[in-house]
Amino acid sequence: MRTEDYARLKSVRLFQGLTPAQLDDLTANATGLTAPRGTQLFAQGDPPDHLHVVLHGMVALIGRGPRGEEAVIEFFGVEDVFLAAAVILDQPYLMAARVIEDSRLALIPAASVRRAIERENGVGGALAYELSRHWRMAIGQLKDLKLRPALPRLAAYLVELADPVTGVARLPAQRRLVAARLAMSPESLSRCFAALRTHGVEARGRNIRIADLGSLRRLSTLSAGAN
Amino acid sequence: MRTEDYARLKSVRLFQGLTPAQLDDLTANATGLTAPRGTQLFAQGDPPDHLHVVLHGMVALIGRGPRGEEAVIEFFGVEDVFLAAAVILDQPYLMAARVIEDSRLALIPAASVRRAIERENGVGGALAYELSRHWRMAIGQLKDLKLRPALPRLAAYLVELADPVTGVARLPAQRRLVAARLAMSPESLSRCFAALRTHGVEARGRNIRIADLGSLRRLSTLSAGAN
DNA sequence: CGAGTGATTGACCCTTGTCAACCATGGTGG
DNA sequence: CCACCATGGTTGACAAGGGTCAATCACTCG
Repeated sequence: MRTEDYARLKSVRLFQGLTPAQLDDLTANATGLTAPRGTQLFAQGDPPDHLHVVLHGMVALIGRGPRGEEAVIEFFGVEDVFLAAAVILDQPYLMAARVIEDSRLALIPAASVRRAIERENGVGGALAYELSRHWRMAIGQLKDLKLRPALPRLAAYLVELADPVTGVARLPAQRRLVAARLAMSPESLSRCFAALRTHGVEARGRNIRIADLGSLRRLSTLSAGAN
Repeated sequence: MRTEDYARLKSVRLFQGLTPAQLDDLTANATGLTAPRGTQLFAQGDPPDHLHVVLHGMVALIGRGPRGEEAVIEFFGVEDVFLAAAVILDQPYLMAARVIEDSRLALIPAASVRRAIERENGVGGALAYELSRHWRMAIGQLKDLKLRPALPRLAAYLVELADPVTGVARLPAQRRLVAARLAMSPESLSRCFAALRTHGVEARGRNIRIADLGSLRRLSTLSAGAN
């Protein structure tokens, strides 16, 4: 790990509440990893050796179906910690992690994490906070999948992503992967974007400009058949 | 709270690692609640006043869409703790809780939980474990939704539910709600059960008997169009 | 025995996926 | 400098999984 890596680590939310000594203890055996786009950090089913922290770049968590089909569960970017659950429980990863932009990561040995939970007061609580946020992330997505058809789902996603004042958003990955994250085919995503054009959504590549966030929000509450 | 309530609480997994003193501290201000089927414990958007523990009965967590449509996220039964995340973060519930069988619950004041995380060593860690399990629950469901069509989804659900040796399962709720949990219409669920009959799944009401778990597992890995 | 609740079945249609062809963009090398 | 190709995105035609609506059936409870 380099010194700038430590600087990044310090501003990770999970570590905010910890004392410098605790943070040092936790990261003493951490290693830095520079991974080019396309790297698979681990596969679904692997035992969790490390807790991963994104210092720079972007990672996609990908669930794999019984015959290899891929579903993007979520993207994680700078200062995100991912798959703490597998590390804490010491159980196989439920999904794979793929680097989708050249990235730099910190790998904290699983044993350090588990030891810290037991010995260091405060680490457990901090993890509980982080996991709470992640749980709510997953619940939000479950509700989206169960309650919203494709177009409202994209609309809601864009509203979340967009800067609330400028209405500018940037997709966290190429469209193919965003489509997988939203549980639709790339073709459907394309058609949804086309439909949004008439509602003031200008999309060029990964850059989106939303003219009227309110109208998009309204679209996101639409049910099927109510065009 | 009655004495038998305390007995139940002691065997809740979340509390296993705690010392008797810690458990007492946490549950000192807990109240017992007997709730008949149909009770709404709280609504989506409510601020979380209590951490809920199911002592007896069954509760469904229900996400509500913008126009009132309901999606069952999960069922929670005896000795389950639910929606710790909202309590920990002190943020509005993302879903409502409805009692679907006459139940008895323990309500632990949110303040007690948050205080215990900060003051009592071990509570944070215990919650981190519990939340890790819940996170994985949600991820499993996300993968199911994104990767499996309706029939394989039901098959996988039954495999999970069933006793691995006898092949007997019991649905945690009436079919209408199970359908919502599986993100399909009651009609579709019915048709899926009909399709499973030819594969040795005998379903009468909420009671299921699976002749060949292996063949069901195979069905659960099926993709669309491969009947 | 009716009334009410929940499950099933059938007919139909809509959303979305699939397959295929086409288009745009950018980097490479002749 | 431009033809060439690779990659990623778009568009169209079509099919199918699953939803909706409505009628029917089964069961329980007064």
